[in-house]
Amino acid sequence: MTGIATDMTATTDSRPYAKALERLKTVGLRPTRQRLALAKLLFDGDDRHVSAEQLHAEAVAADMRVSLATVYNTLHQFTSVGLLREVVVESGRAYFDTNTGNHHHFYHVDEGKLVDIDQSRLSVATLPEPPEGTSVDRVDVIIRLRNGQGSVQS
Amino acid sequence: MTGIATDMTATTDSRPYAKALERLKTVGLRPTRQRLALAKLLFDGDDRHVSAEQLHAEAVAADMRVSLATVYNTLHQFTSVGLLREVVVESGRAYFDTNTGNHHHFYHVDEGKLVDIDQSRLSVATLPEPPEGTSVDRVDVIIRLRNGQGSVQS
DNA sequence: TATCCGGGTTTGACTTATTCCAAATCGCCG
DNA sequence: CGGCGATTTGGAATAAGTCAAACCCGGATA
Repeated sequence: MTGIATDMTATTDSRPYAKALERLKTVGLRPTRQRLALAKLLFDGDDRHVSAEQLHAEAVAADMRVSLATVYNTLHQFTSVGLLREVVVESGRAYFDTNTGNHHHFYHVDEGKLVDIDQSRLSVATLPEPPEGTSVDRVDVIIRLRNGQGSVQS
Repeated sequence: MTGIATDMTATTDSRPYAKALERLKTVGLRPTRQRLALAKLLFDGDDRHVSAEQLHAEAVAADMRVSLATVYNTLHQFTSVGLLREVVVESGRAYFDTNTGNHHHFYHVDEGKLVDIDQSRLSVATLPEPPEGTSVDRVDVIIRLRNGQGSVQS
Protein backbone atom coordinates (compact mmCIF):
# COMPACT_ATOMS: atom_id res chain seq x y z
CA MET A 1 0.00 0.00 0.00
CA THR A 2 2.49 2.60 -1.06
CA GLY A 3 0.46 4.13 -3.87
CA ILE A 4 -0.41 7.79 -4.08
CA ALA A 5 -3.22 7.54 -6.62
CA THR A 6 -6.51 9.14 -5.76
CA ASP A 7 -8.81 7.01 -7.88
CA MET A 8 -10.90 4.68 -5.76
CA THR A 9 -12.50 2.21 -8.10
CA ALA A 10 -9.85 0.80 -10.39
CA THR A 11 -8.85 -2.80 -10.01
CA THR A 12 -5.36 -2.77 -11.39
CA ASP A 13 -4.24 0.61 -10.14
CA SER A 14 -1.88 1.30 -7.33
CA ARG A 15 -4.46 0.69 -4.62
CA PRO A 16 -5.73 -2.74 -5.51
CA TYR A 17 -7.66 -3.18 -2.27
CA ALA A 18 -9.57 0.09 -2.27
CA LYS A 19 -12.75 -1.43 -3.63
CA ALA A 20 -12.61 -4.44 -1.35
CA LEU A 21 -11.98 -2.19 1.64
CA GLU A 22 -14.92 -0.01 0.74
CA ARG A 23 -17.17 -3.02 0.42
CA LEU A 24 -16.23 -4.40 3.81
CA LYS A 25 -16.70 -1.05 5.49
CA THR A 26 -20.19 -0.57 4.16
CA VAL A 27 -21.37 -3.95 5.49
CA GLY A 28 -19.61 -3.44 8.81
CA LEU A 29 -17.08 -6.26 8.67
CA ARG A 30 -13.62 -5.58 10.02
CA PRO A 31 -11.27 -5.36 7.05
CA THR A 32 -8.70 -7.98 7.92
CA ARG A 33 -5.96 -9.09 5.58
CA GLN A 34 -7.80 -12.34 4.82
CA ARG A 35 -11.16 -10.76 4.18
CA LEU A 36 -9.64 -8.15 1.92
CA ALA A 37 -7.84 -10.80 -0.08
CA LEU A 38 -10.93 -12.96 -0.48
CA ALA A 39 -13.15 -9.99 -1.31
CA LYS A 40 -10.72 -9.02 -4.04
CA LEU A 41 -10.80 -12.51 -5.53
CA LEU A 42 -14.57 -12.67 -5.34
CA PHE A 43 -15.66 -9.25 -6.48
CA ASP A 44 -13.01 -7.98 -8.86
CA GLY A 45 -14.33 -9.05 -12.20
CA ASP A 46 -17.58 -10.55 -13.36
CA ASP A 47 -20.17 -12.39 -11.34
CA ARG A 48 -19.18 -15.91 -10.49
CA HIS A 49 -20.14 -19.16 -8.78
CA VAL A 50 -17.40 -20.40 -6.54
CA SER A 51 -16.95 -23.20 -4.03
CA ALA A 52 -14.99 -22.83 -0.82
CA GLU A 53 -12.27 -25.19 -1.98
CA GLN A 54 -11.94 -23.43 -5.32
CA LEU A 55 -11.59 -20.05 -3.66
CA HIS A 56 -9.04 -21.40 -1.22
CA ALA A 57 -7.02 -22.83 -4.09
CA GLU A 58 -7.10 -19.46 -5.84
CA ALA A 59 -5.98 -17.67 -2.73
CA VAL A 60 -3.09 -20.04 -2.20
CA ALA A 61 -2.11 -19.73 -5.85
CA ALA A 62 -2.04 -15.95 -5.44
CA ASP A 63 0.24 -16.25 -2.42
CA MET A 64 -2.36 -15.11 0.04
CA ARG A 65 -1.99 -16.90 3.35
CA VAL A 66 -5.53 -18.01 4.29
CA SER A 67 -6.69 -21.23 5.88
CA LEU A 68 -9.55 -23.25 4.48
CA ALA A 69 -11.49 -22.75 7.71
CA THR A 70 -11.26 -19.00 7.25
CA VAL A 71 -12.47 -19.29 3.69
CA TYR A 72 -15.56 -21.12 4.97
CA ASN A 73 -16.08 -18.59 7.74
CA THR A 74 -15.65 -15.66 5.40
CA LEU A 75 -17.97 -17.02 2.75
CA HIS A 76 -20.69 -17.52 5.35
CA GLN A 77 -20.14 -14.07 6.82
CA PHE A 78 -20.31 -12.48 3.39
CA THR A 79 -23.49 -14.44 2.80
CA SER A 80 -25.15 -13.30 6.00
CA VAL A 81 -24.48 -9.63 5.24
CA GLY A 82 -25.82 -10.04 1.74
CA LEU A 83 -22.60 -9.84 -0.24
CA LEU A 84 -23.03 -13.41 -1.45
CA ARG A 85 -25.73 -15.96 -1.91
CA GLU A 86 -25.27 -19.62 -1.06
CA VAL A 87 -26.60 -22.29 -3.40
CA VAL A 88 -26.61 -25.89 -2.22
CA VAL A 89 -26.82 -28.18 -5.21
CA GLU A 90 -25.92 -31.58 -3.77
CA SER A 91 -25.32 -32.90 -0.31
CA GLY A 92 -21.58 -32.33 -0.39
CA ARG A 93 -21.49 -29.41 -2.76
CA ALA A 94 -22.22 -25.75 -2.15
CA TYR A 95 -21.56 -22.76 -4.37
CA PHE A 96 -21.44 -19.10 -3.47
CA ASP A 97 -22.88 -16.72 -6.01
CA THR A 98 -21.62 -13.15 -6.26
CA ASN A 99 -24.85 -12.21 -7.98
CA THR A 100 -27.19 -11.49 -5.09
CA GLY A 101 -30.02 -10.18 -7.20
CA ASN A 102 -33.36 -11.87 -7.64
CA HIS A 103 -32.67 -14.90 -9.79
CA HIS A 104 -32.60 -18.69 -9.75
CA HIS A 105 -30.39 -21.44 -11.19
CA PHE A 106 -29.89 -24.19 -13.66
CA TYR A 107 -27.72 -26.93 -12.23
CA HIS A 108 -26.06 -29.20 -14.74
CA VAL A 109 -25.90 -32.49 -12.85
CA ASP A 110 -23.53 -34.27 -15.25
CA GLU A 111 -20.94 -31.50 -15.12
CA GLY A 112 -21.55 -29.99 -11.72
CA LYS A 113 -22.01 -26.54 -13.24
CA LEU A 114 -24.32 -23.80 -12.08
CA VAL A 115 -25.85 -21.20 -14.42
CA ASP A 116 -27.93 -18.16 -13.55
CA ILE A 117 -31.45 -17.82 -14.84
CA ASP A 118 -32.46 -14.27 -15.44
CA GLN A 119 -35.36 -13.27 -13.22
CA SER A 120 -37.43 -12.32 -16.21
CA ARG A 121 -37.35 -15.91 -17.40
CA LEU A 122 -38.58 -17.62 -14.25
CA SER A 123 -40.99 -16.58 -11.58
CA VAL A 124 -42.81 -18.39 -8.85
CA ALA A 125 -46.50 -17.88 -9.38
CA THR A 126 -48.45 -18.49 -6.22
CA LEU A 127 -46.50 -18.35 -3.00
CA PRO A 128 -48.10 -20.10 -0.04
CA GLU A 129 -48.34 -18.32 3.28
CA PRO A 130 -45.52 -19.21 5.66
CA PRO A 131 -46.78 -21.14 8.70
CA GLU A 132 -47.79 -19.20 11.81
CA GLY A 133 -44.81 -17.73 13.64
CA THR A 134 -42.39 -18.01 10.74
CA SER A 135 -41.26 -15.79 7.93
CA VAL A 136 -39.69 -16.46 4.58
CA ASP A 137 -35.93 -16.17 4.56
CA ARG A 138 -35.37 -17.08 0.96
CA VAL A 139 -36.92 -18.95 -1.95
CA ASP A 140 -34.60 -21.18 -3.94
CA VAL A 141 -35.49 -22.65 -7.29
CA ILE A 142 -33.05 -25.07 -8.88
CA ILE A 143 -33.70 -26.63 -12.25
CA ARG A 144 -31.64 -29.79 -12.54
CA LEU A 145 -30.43 -30.58 -16.05
CA ARG A 146 -29.06 -33.71 -17.68
CA ASN A 147 -27.45 -34.31 -21.02
CA GLY A 148 -29.71 -35.38 -23.86
CA GLN A 149 -33.45 -35.48 -24.31
CA GLY A 150 -35.80 -36.45 -21.55
CA SER A 151 -39.17 -36.03 -20.00
CA VAL A 152 -39.95 -32.91 -18.07
CA GLN A 153 -41.24 -33.35 -14.58
CA SER A 154 -41.77 -30.76 -11.91
CA MET B 1 -42.38 -66.27 6.34
CA THR B 2 -44.49 -69.16 7.51
CA GLY B 3 -47.86 -67.52 7.03
CA ILE B 4 -50.66 -69.00 4.98
CA ALA B 5 -52.75 -65.90 4.60
CA THR B 6 -53.81 -64.87 1.12
CA ASP B 7 -54.22 -61.15 1.64
CA MET B 8 -51.47 -59.19 -0.03
CA THR B 9 -51.69 -55.67 1.28
CA ALA B 10 -51.89 -55.74 5.05
CA THR B 11 -48.99 -54.45 7.07
CA THR B 12 -49.44 -56.30 10.29
CA ASP B 13 -50.61 -59.58 8.91
CA SER B 14 -48.67 -62.79 8.66
CA ARG B 15 -46.74 -61.72 5.57
CA PRO B 16 -45.29 -58.41 6.63
CA TYR B 17 -43.02 -58.13 3.61
CA ALA B 18 -45.57 -58.81 0.90
CA LYS B 19 -46.08 -55.16 0.05
CA ALA B 20 -42.38 -54.35 0.09
CA LEU B 21 -41.64 -57.36 -2.12
CA GLU B 22 -44.26 -56.31 -4.58
CA ARG B 23 -42.87 -52.81 -4.72
CA LEU B 24 -39.33 -53.96 -5.40
CA LYS B 25 -40.48 -56.38 -8.08
CA THR B 26 -42.36 -53.74 -10.00
CA VAL B 27 -39.36 -51.41 -10.16
CA GLY B 28 -36.99 -54.26 -11.05
CA LEU B 29 -34.74 -54.21 -7.99
CA ARG B 30 -33.60 -57.55 -6.60
CA PRO B 31 -35.48 -58.10 -3.35
CA THR B 32 -32.64 -58.61 -0.92
CA ARG B 33 -33.10 -58.88 2.82
CA GLN B 34 -31.79 -55.34 3.32
CA ARG B 35 -33.90 -53.73 0.64
CA LEU B 36 -37.01 -55.46 1.91
CA ALA B 37 -36.34 -54.27 5.43
CA LEU B 38 -35.73 -50.67 4.40
CA ALA B 39 -38.72 -50.63 2.04
CA LYS B 40 -40.89 -51.76 4.89
CA LEU B 41 -39.64 -49.01 7.17
CA LEU B 42 -40.05 -46.40 4.47
CA PHE B 43 -43.36 -47.26 2.92
CA ASP B 44 -45.46 -48.90 5.61
CA GLY B 45 -47.38 -46.00 7.03
CA ASP B 46 -47.77 -42.40 6.05
CA ASP B 47 -45.53 -40.29 3.85
CA ARG B 48 -42.36 -39.18 5.55
CA HIS B 49 -39.13 -37.24 5.24
CA VAL B 50 -36.20 -39.27 6.42
CA SER B 51 -32.43 -38.90 6.48
CA ALA B 52 -30.04 -41.78 5.89
CA GLU B 53 -28.82 -41.74 9.46
CA GLN B 54 -32.34 -41.70 10.85
CA LEU B 55 -33.35 -44.64 8.73
CA HIS B 56 -30.25 -46.55 9.71
CA ALA B 57 -31.00 -45.94 13.37
CA GLU B 58 -34.54 -47.20 12.89
CA ALA B 59 -33.31 -50.31 11.15
CA VAL B 60 -30.83 -51.07 13.89
CA ALA B 61 -33.50 -50.47 16.53
CA ALA B 62 -35.74 -52.95 14.74
CA ASP B 63 -32.98 -55.57 14.75
CA MET B 64 -32.45 -55.46 11.03
CA ARG B 65 -28.79 -55.95 10.19
CA VAL B 66 -27.96 -53.24 7.63
CA SER B 67 -24.85 -51.15 7.26
CA LEU B 68 -24.98 -47.40 6.90
CA ALA B 69 -23.35 -47.67 3.48
CA THR B 70 -26.17 -49.91 2.32
CA VAL B 71 -28.76 -47.49 3.61
CA TYR B 72 -27.15 -44.76 1.49
CA ASN B 73 -26.94 -47.06 -1.53
CA THR B 74 -30.51 -48.18 -1.17
CA LEU B 75 -31.92 -44.70 -0.72
CA HIS B 76 -30.19 -43.58 -3.88
CA GLN B 77 -31.34 -46.63 -5.80
CA PHE B 78 -34.92 -46.10 -4.64
CA THR B 79 -34.59 -42.50 -5.72
CA SER B 80 -33.35 -43.34 -9.18
CA VAL B 81 -36.25 -45.71 -9.83
CA GLY B 82 -38.74 -43.15 -8.61
CA LEU B 83 -39.71 -44.66 -5.29
CA LEU B 84 -38.25 -41.72 -3.40
CA ARG B 85 -37.35 -38.14 -3.97
CA GLU B 86 -34.19 -36.56 -2.59
CA VAL B 87 -34.29 -33.10 -1.08
CA VAL B 88 -30.99 -31.42 -0.25
CA VAL B 89 -31.62 -28.66 2.23
CA GLU B 90 -28.13 -27.82 3.44
CA SER B 91 -24.69 -28.90 2.40
CA GLY B 92 -24.50 -31.72 4.92
CA ARG B 93 -28.14 -32.55 5.13
CA ALA B 94 -30.29 -34.53 2.75
CA TYR B 95 -33.79 -35.88 3.22
CA PHE B 96 -35.59 -38.54 1.27
CA ASP B 97 -39.28 -37.97 0.70
CA THR B 98 -41.64 -40.89 0.23
CA ASN B 99 -44.07 -38.56 -1.46
CA THR B 100 -42.89 -38.56 -5.05
CA GLY B 101 -45.81 -36.53 -6.38
CA ASN B 102 -45.57 -33.04 -7.77
CA HIS B 103 -44.93 -30.80 -4.79
CA HIS B 104 -42.32 -28.57 -3.19
CA HIS B 105 -41.08 -27.83 0.32
CA PHE B 106 -40.88 -25.50 3.24
CA TYR B 107 -37.60 -25.91 5.10
CA HIS B 108 -37.54 -24.63 8.64
CA VAL B 109 -33.93 -23.53 9.04
CA ASP B 110 -34.01 -23.09 12.81
CA GLU B 111 -35.37 -26.57 13.44
CA GLY B 112 -34.10 -28.48 10.42
CA LYS B 113 -37.60 -29.64 9.55
CA LEU B 114 -39.04 -30.20 6.11
CA VAL B 115 -42.74 -29.76 5.30
CA ASP B 116 -44.55 -30.52 2.06
CA ILE B 117 -46.31 -27.78 0.17
CA ASP B 118 -49.33 -29.00 -1.68
CA GLN B 119 -48.95 -28.53 -5.41
CA SER B 120 -52.10 -26.46 -5.53
CA ARG B 121 -50.47 -23.86 -3.32
CA LEU B 122 -47.29 -23.30 -5.28
CA SER B 123 -46.49 -23.42 -8.94
CA VAL B 124 -43.66 -22.18 -11.07
CA ALA B 125 -45.08 -19.76 -13.56
CA THR B 126 -42.72 -19.33 -16.48
CA LEU B 127 -40.19 -22.05 -17.01
CA PRO B 128 -37.18 -21.13 -19.11
CA GLU B 129 -36.07 -23.41 -21.91
CA PRO B 130 -33.28 -25.79 -20.93
CA PRO B 131 -30.03 -25.01 -22.77
CA GLU B 132 -29.33 -26.76 -26.05
CA GLY B 133 -28.51 -30.45 -25.60
CA THR B 134 -29.94 -30.75 -22.12
CA SER B 135 -33.25 -31.70 -20.60
CA VAL B 136 -34.90 -30.97 -17.31
CA ASP B 137 -34.45 -33.72 -14.76
CA ARG B 138 -36.28 -32.05 -11.92
CA VAL B 139 -37.34 -28.67 -10.59
CA ASP B 140 -36.85 -28.09 -6.89
CA VAL B 141 -38.37 -25.21 -5.00
CA ILE B 142 -37.42 -24.77 -1.36
CA ILE B 143 -38.86 -21.99 0.75
CA ARG B 144 -36.54 -21.38 3.68
CA LEU B 145 -38.29 -20.27 6.87
CA ARG B 146 -37.07 -18.65 10.05
CA ASN B 147 -38.76 -18.03 13.37
CA GLY B 148 -40.45 -14.66 13.85
CA GLN B 149 -41.35 -11.86 11.49
CA GLY B 150 -39.14 -10.80 8.67
CA SER B 151 -38.93 -9.41 5.21
CA VAL B 152 -39.78 -11.54 2.24
CA GLN B 153 -37.21 -11.82 -0.46
CA SER B 154 -37.15 -14.11 -3.42
C1' DT C 1 2.98 9.12 17.54
C1' DA C 2 4.22 4.63 20.01
C1' DT C 3 2.21 1.17 23.09
C1' DC C 4 -1.39 -1.45 25.28
C1' DC C 5 -5.57 -3.99 25.66
C1' DG C 6 -9.99 -6.38 24.63
C1' DG C 7 -12.78 -8.47 21.73
C1' DG C 8 -13.21 -9.88 17.07
C1' DT C 9 -10.61 -13.19 13.81
C1' DT C 10 -7.98 -16.84 12.27
C1' DT C 11 -6.39 -21.37 12.50
C1' DG C 12 -5.37 -26.38 13.00
C1' DA C 13 -7.42 -30.24 14.76
C1' DC C 14 -11.55 -32.68 15.29
C1' DT C 15 -16.35 -34.18 14.21
C1' DT C 16 -20.13 -35.09 11.07
C1' DA C 17 -22.60 -36.39 6.82
C1' DT C 18 -21.80 -38.49 2.70
C1' DT C 19 -19.36 -40.88 -0.93
C1' DC C 20 -16.01 -44.19 -2.76
C1' DC C 21 -13.77 -48.62 -3.12
C1' DA C 22 -12.22 -53.27 -3.08
C1' DA C 23 -13.20 -57.55 -0.93
C1' DA C 24 -16.58 -60.71 0.92
C1' DT C 25 -21.22 -62.30 0.45
C1' DC C 26 -25.62 -63.31 -1.45
C1' DG C 27 -29.52 -64.28 -4.81
C1' DC C 28 -30.83 -66.40 -8.78
C1' DC C 29 -30.36 -69.45 -12.67
C1' DG C 30 -29.43 -73.70 -14.39
C1' DC D 1 -25.41 -77.78 -5.67
C1' DG D 2 -22.22 -74.51 -8.47
C1' DG D 3 -21.12 -70.30 -10.59
C1' DC D 4 -21.54 -65.56 -11.76
C1' DG D 5 -22.73 -61.15 -11.35
C1' DA D 6 -25.28 -58.09 -8.32
C1' DT D 7 -25.21 -56.55 -3.60
C1' DT D 8 -23.39 -55.56 0.86
C1' DT D 9 -19.94 -53.93 3.83
C1' DG D 10 -16.07 -51.82 6.56
C1' DG D 11 -12.86 -48.65 6.02
C1' DA D 12 -10.76 -44.78 3.68
C1' DA D 13 -11.65 -40.39 1.43
C1' DT D 14 -14.08 -35.92 0.85
C1' DA D 15 -16.68 -31.59 1.85
C1' DA D 16 -18.23 -29.03 5.38
C1' DG D 17 -18.96 -27.42 10.22
C1' DT D 18 -17.26 -26.80 15.10
C1' DC D 19 -14.16 -25.42 18.79
C1' DA D 20 -10.68 -23.68 21.75
C1' DA D 21 -6.43 -21.37 21.63
C1' DA D 22 -3.35 -18.11 19.36
C1' DC D 23 -3.39 -13.92 16.92
C1' DC D 24 -4.47 -9.42 15.12
C1' DC D 25 -7.11 -4.85 14.47
C1' DG D 26 -8.25 -0.53 16.12
C1' DG D 27 -9.44 2.58 19.73
C1' DA D 28 -7.71 4.35 24.15
C1' DT D 29 -3.83 5.99 26.57
C1' DA D 30 0.03 8.93 27.54
